[in-house]
Amino acid sequence: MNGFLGTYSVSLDDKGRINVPAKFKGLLEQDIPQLVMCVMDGFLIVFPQREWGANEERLSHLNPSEKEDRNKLREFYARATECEIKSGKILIPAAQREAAGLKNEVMIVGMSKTFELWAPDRWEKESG
Amino acid sequence: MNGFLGTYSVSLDDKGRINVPAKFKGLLEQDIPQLVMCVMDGFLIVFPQREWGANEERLSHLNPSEKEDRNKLREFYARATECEIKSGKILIPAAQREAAGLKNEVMIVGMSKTFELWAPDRWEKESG
DNA sequence: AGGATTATGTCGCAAAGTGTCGAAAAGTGT
DNA sequence: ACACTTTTCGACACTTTGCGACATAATCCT
Repeated sequence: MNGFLGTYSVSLDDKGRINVPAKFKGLLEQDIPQLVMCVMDGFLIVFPQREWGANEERLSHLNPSEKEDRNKLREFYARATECEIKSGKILIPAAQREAAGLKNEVMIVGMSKTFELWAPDRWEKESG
Repeated sequence: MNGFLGTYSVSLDDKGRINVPAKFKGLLEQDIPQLVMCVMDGFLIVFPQREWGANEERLSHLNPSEKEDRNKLREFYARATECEIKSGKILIPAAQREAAGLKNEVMIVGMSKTFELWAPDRWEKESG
């Protein structure tokens, strides 16, 4: 497997869940069902448990008494949420849906080790 | 074998698959059946597994927490898709067919380590 | 506790992906 | 040119996946 690749359009069900594309399932289920979902600049990043660990490692070099670094840390931790894959679906909490402007349709965008969730209109703008 | 050479015209079947030219099969089947197909500027580029690895290597120095770099990474990962040769055929997912404007006929263009897929009219313009 | 809101599981249909086979077409050797 | 082999192609049946809908379960609030 080559990590999370590709762009998928999936629908949010009436309860705010998405179906994980089959190609991602393989990657996730070998792993642990836990995920960390993190609000970025208008979209969401999803870290499989393992990658979140690696990310924390990276963040651990930042110095919490430096204002710059502190902001960066806050960016990650403050708006992150733990999720799980259940019955092949991920529930996106209301706050995160809100933050990313997700309505009925969600673009799932592979980024190798992680993947992102975008509202279609924002994705459109981003990807040209 | 000397890598992927030559230009072939093949047809898309009713489900969007192409038959891999016999001359390419040797090269691919010795190898691993996995491929990565990536949308470029109006056409598709197909990386055998091994070559994709080399490409990732090239991307690995980018820092996913830098916005600039992140965009660059996204350009590759988001537009890529994992495929396989199955029964001598490659399924080109609907999104990729769309992106490359593929209809009934596809030009397969050898590029040594990789090969490309073009809609005939676009290829005409490019090579003409 | 009761009712509302949020979360989770399951099922069936429609759409997308896959395997196979035989006929047509292209390529090969004599 | 002819027979023979290989490759390509279309068709069909089958399998898997995505998605909406509904039912059930958990949680929160007053």
